[in-house]
Amino acid sequence: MLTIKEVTEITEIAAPTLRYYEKEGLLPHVKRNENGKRLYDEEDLSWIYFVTALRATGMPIAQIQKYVYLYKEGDSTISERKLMMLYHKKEIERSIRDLYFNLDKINYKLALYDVLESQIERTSIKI
Amino acid sequence: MLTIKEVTEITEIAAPTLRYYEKEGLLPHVKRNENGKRLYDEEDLSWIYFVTALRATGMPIAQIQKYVYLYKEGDSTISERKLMMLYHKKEIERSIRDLYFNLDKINYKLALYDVLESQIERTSIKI
DNA sequence: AATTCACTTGAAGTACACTTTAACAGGAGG
DNA sequence: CCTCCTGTTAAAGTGTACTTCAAGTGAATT
Repeated sequence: MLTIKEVTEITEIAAPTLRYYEKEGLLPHVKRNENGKRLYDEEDLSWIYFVTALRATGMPIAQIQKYVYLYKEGDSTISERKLMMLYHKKEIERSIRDLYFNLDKINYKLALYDVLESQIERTSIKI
Repeated sequence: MLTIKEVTEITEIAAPTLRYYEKEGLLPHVKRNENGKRLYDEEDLSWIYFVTALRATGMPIAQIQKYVYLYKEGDSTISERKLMMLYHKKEIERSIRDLYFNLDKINYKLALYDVLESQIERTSIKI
């Protein structure tokens, strides 16, 4: 069992953020010791990594909340949870497509700068 | 020359957002008519689309501000602006890599759900 | 002339996800 | 015993990017 400090060192997530996630119901079953201090096990670490992956891909806190709520409901919600993940997967794929689309525009801009610089170079030689 | 309303219809960007971008210095040379109302030309539209692409790829307002400031300085800042775009291109590529990395985790989760569902199916048949 | 409409401004408000603060508690080391 | 360290809580604060509001202007329609 790990203390919150050990978890911050392993996951590089700030302690207030871990407490915030727990308070918002994003981390089910985090235990406490006899003094009320948090103790994390391997399963808690898995949850932290999973929540981090969802956040990093833009899932809002409220949606993760809903997912964890369904998880706590048990096996009867498996298909709904799977649907949530399928939907989120499509969102991520859309984000990736959008990024590629806009990356094209940046590359176009960079190509223009190449042209501009070579023009300036030629002009300089003439002078 | 287009009014702000026409630009909102063409770009689907809200008028307050266009005013906000202009106030923050993200849109150089937006003209006004004799009554002080905004008039946008093709070049303004290009800027709007460019700013939108930068925002959509996560560039902060402050950095776009700096870019536009350099643009206004003239040709002497071309290499610095090009560097900004090169750096941003790398950021976008990193974002795309991160999204793929986390998409893998979501796909792994989905694979687990497939296993779970087929298990439940087999159990149901047995009952 | 009065209303309506599209615009203007500065300032305040909102949403989201943390982050910081204040006040306190319990155990360890000097 | 005192201080330090690590933890606890609720509440307030922060940063970013808008978004909404209040008050006003000027042109056009009824």
